[in-house]
Amino acid sequence: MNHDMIIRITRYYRILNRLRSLGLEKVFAHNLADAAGVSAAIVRKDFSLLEIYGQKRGGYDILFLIAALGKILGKTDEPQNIIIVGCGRIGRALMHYNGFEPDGIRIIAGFDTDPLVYSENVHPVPIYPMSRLEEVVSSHQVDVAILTVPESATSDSFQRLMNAGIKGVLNFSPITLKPVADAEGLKPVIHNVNIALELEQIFYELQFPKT
Amino acid sequence: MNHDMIIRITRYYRILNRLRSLGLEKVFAHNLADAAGVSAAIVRKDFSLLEIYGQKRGGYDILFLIAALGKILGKTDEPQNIIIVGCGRIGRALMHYNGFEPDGIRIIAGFDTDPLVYSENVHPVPIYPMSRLEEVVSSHQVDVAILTVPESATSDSFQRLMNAGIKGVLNFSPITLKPVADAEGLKPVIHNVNIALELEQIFYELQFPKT
DNA sequence: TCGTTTATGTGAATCATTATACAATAAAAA
DNA sequence: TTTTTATTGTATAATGATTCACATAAACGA
Ligand SMILES: NC(=O)c1ccc[n+]([C@@H]2O[C@H](COP(=O)([O-])OP(=O)(O)OC[C@H]3O[C@@H](n4cnc5c(N)ncnc54)[C@H](O)[C@@H]3O)[C@@H](O)[C@H]2O)c1
Ligand SMILES: NC(=O)c1ccc[n+]([C@@H]2O[C@H](COP(=O)([O-])OP(=O)(O)OC[C@H]3O[C@@H](n4cnc5c(N)ncnc54)[C@H](O)[C@@H]3O)[C@@H](O)[C@H]2O)c1
Repeated sequence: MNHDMIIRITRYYRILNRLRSLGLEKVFAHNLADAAGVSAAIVRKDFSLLEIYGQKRGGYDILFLIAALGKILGKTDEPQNIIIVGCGRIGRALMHYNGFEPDGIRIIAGFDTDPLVYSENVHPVPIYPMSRLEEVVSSHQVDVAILTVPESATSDSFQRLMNAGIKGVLNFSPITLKPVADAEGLKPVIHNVNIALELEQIFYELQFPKT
Repeated sequence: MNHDMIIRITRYYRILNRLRSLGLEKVFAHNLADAAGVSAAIVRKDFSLLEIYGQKRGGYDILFLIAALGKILGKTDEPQNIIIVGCGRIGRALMHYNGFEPDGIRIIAGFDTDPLVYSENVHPVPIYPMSRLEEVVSSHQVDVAILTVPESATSDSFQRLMNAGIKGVLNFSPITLKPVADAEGLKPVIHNVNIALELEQIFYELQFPKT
């Protein structure tokens, strides 16, 4: 399964949950396609490759699809624990965001180097000094961290996360982090969110519209 | 030029600016490739397609490349004005971010429906009530808006932006906005940033590593 | 009951992207 | 000066993704 396909699958999964909550039971390939912004052919192809089958003329059963896709996406009943490293403006906005819970993602702690930040007690989750990183990561079985430290601290913090046993990072700094294989040849999974880059792409596309 | 290529070009552009500020004058395809996380062949292919040429065995002239790519990316001396609609936690974090200026992007105003938010006077840029949207957009020639309103307000706010003449939107809500052609057949450029989706993809990739 | 309609499932065709391979060329070394 | 080396530029091959097209099956309607 390729990267684009994973994105589509996660999209389908969300859309299906929405459709279910609206009380629907069946969905056609072209409905899903419209909602996900892809072609109906590719929806059918995706499901075909995943060996998920519908009923001829009847479409696909939503509950069945949700179960099948959930399994593929590794959805469990237990939420996934994550941490936030760098509790500045962006980090704290993420901490207060309540849109992760429905997706089974739970922020269990923040980390910061600034005592003014980590000694405050008014956060939705505790903020610890960086010295407690390893302890919290291992005791709560945290695999994934959101990295929202200043640009200058990005590489060091990333290294620190790797050493603490973190396996996946969502990086908000404009420094593009790249996965480097560890001693056992395992590469961390890194996604870089670069907001300025997104804006630049929009400007580009406005200036040179396709067709 | 396709979408992936635009992303690469914006990457090259940033990297080149960094290299220049380090005092370098020449760069080889494989240096850029390493920094951008792509293969050297694709760097050469990209430049070849863009009709940007280097010196055999001498690599590419950094200043020349920056000029050429800047032109392609529509870089001007004037910064691009943008606005932020929905000045909550995320919106305000973006307002305070000073990493846009170096990229020629300037946030000129925020908009919100909540009088408690727009009457405060402590922001880096003014926050106006939504009623002043059209006026500010047209008087400052704003083409692009960042949309950071709650999920429930997303579609309405988006429509409002379209009516006000906004042509590009960076949307942070989990509702995926889709471009719909206007009366003249022009489609807005929309980029959706979905943080929960990014996290889900990381979990997926951790569970099913490639190769 | 028997055509008609509607949607799935998938092999083949098309299209797009990336990698390979190497000739061309300029710099450096001998 | 000649040879070696390093790097570009691109033609071609390989790979991968998407769309097309249609056989297939189920539901519907007459
Ligand atoms: N704010 C935005 O809108 C925005 C937009 C795009 C990118 N970013 C990027 O996101 C990152 C965070 O931005 P921000 O605006 O929240 O910055 P911020 O300065 O508000 O917050 C950074 C936080 O990290 C902490 N910190 C510093 N060094 C640390 C270290 N070594 N380990 C742990 N914590 C450390 C600081 O104490 C601070 O609390 C930056 O890299 C920035 O470039 C931010
Ligand atoms: N905070 C996060 O970490 C995070 C993460 C992912 C996605 N998001 C999404 O980003 C968006 C903003 O999140 P947030 O945490 O900043 O929310 P928030 O509630 O802090 O801020 C929303 C702001 O929008 C204003 N608003 C409401 N309706 C409006 C309207 N019709 N027009 C203009 N302004 C309006 C509110 O007054 C408020 O100031 C949401 O859609 C959220 O789902 C946020």
